Amino acid sequence: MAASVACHVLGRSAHGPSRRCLHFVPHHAHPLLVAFSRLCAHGPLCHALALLENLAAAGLRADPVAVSRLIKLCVRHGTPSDGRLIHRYVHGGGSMGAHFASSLFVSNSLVSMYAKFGLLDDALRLFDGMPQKNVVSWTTVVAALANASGRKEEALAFFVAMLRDGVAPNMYTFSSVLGACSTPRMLTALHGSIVKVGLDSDVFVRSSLIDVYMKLGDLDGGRRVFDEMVTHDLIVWNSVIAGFAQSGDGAGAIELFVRMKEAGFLSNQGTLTSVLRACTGMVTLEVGRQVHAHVLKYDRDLTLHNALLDMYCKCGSLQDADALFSRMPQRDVISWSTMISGLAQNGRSVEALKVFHTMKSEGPRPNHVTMVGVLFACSHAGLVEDGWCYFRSMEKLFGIQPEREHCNCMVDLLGRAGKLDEAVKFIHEMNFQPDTVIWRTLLGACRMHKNADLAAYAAKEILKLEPDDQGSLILLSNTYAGLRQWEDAEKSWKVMRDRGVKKDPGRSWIELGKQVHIFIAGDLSHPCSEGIIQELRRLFSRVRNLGYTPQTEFVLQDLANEQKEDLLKYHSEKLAIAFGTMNVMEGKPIRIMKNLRICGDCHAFVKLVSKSEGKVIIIRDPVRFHHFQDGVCSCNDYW
DNA sequence: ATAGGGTTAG
Repeated sequence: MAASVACHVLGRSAHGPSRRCLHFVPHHAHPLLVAFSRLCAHGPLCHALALLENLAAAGLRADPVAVSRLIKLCVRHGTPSDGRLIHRYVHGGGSMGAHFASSLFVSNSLVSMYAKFGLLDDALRLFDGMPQKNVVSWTTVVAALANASGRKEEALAFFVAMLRDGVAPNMYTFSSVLGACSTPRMLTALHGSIVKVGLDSDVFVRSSLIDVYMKLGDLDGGRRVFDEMVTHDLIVWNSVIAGFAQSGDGAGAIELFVRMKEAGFLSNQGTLTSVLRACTGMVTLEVGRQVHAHVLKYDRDLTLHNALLDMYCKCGSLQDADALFSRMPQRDVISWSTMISGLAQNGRSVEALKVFHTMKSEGPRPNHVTMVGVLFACSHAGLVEDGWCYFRSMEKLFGIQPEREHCNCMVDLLGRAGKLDEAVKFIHEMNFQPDTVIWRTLLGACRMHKNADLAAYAAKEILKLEPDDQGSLILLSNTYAGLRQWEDAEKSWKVMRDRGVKKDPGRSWIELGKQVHIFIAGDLSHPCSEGIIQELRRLFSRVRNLGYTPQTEFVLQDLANEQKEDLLKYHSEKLAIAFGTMNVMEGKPIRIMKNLRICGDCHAFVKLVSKSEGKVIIIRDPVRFHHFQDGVCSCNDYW
């Protein structure tokens, strides 16, 4: 009966001469074995499994290579139960079990299969019981642990155990273990060993090296490995572009993208996703739109579409984001979360919460990131009660335990709303040890509501944890300056100077054509500076007619009023706006990105410019957006 | 039989 299945598969007579149709099956093999090998290679899986049972019954030993293929077939089909079945057959005792138990091929395949199904404990149990292990066995386990979340330490431990066992790592091992590398020191050591054993020319090893250098923040290191390579392939290009995009160097990423195309490589989904992320970081909407044209080819790639969606949100173009979101063929939790925080960051909190309600009824189950977006929406719209409600119910409704991020949102929510005492109470009662992020949030709220005592307390807590933190010293002196307590403000500046901490200058940038123009506070070195100063003068006289007076409280130092006005006049966003009103086409919004949060004086100025010039102005700071139109800002003066 | 790249918050 089984023999006739075999003959059917082979398409020849049961007793005819066997041919060498499959190279790994000896030509004198039993027809059942030949048939089995063929089924393992081409499927269908269920026939191969049925035949495996017959082989066991007939006492025949299948080729380990064929069994490995069969295991791979299970992985492709996504059926771990079939994999377990095979495991039981080949290790289950009997003559066949005894035969396969000693086959490294089969055991390694099984370990790999369990790992691919995420059944790491099964994989490790099998691995531990193996009488012999080779590089492949070790590498499989190291790779599995390096890819699993939170098990990187174990991956490294296995790597060390492997070396102690006298097994030499190969390029597969190194590219796997690099994924578990978490400190620059460790990376230096690994890179050293790789060079020593001469594996540094392997593209896989190199792309892993690039990736780790970049992820650890060493852009130059990654770039160096990249530049030393003789041959690049698409994935190596993608690694280095992604590295730049992820570490915030959007311009570097796009520059590399251009070089990649010059080198004759065609981009794929991965490349485009990183390029979009670079556009997101730089707020280059026009470049992003061009990328959108290429995205159309990949209408089934959700990751890519999510990156596109985020780009539109972060470039402040909510119409595009909305349109894309409603047209997307599929939406996952990331798409919904992106849309919710995108709306919230653009000052459209009510719509953000509406999307969240739609998501609850017809979308995927919200996760912790979704809830950060929801709480963010509440805090930036002053919806204290709603915020409490979502915070208290998230565990019961969605099984999401409040994490640090959510607590931080709550402190922000209470602090912004002026409930500073409640915010402090919340910090002391939450389930986490307060960290600098939380204290900094409180400090920001103190600055907003001019509470110097509490600000000093928060700043002290931050400096306990991070003695050289410049941000909190600046915030603290800002708070004192806002209260005109110049002595105290000066004192915290002195602390900064003594510690050698320098304030990051304010920077704003704007995209014009294919160029990004950068403006630095007080710096008039832009080639168009003369024109910009003239334009600023014109804008100032226009907004003065609408009631603008310089709000010198936003200048930190204790100077004469005129000097303060001079400092305010050349804040980077004012320079960028003058450049924008001069150059941005009629009917198009002026989009500006900046590295620091916008000050109150600039905010008032821009509101009036939007009115006097009849222009939509969109400014993105590191946290949120301000859409200025007709004298009003989307944040309702609440940021 | 084992290995490399891409999306959401702060």
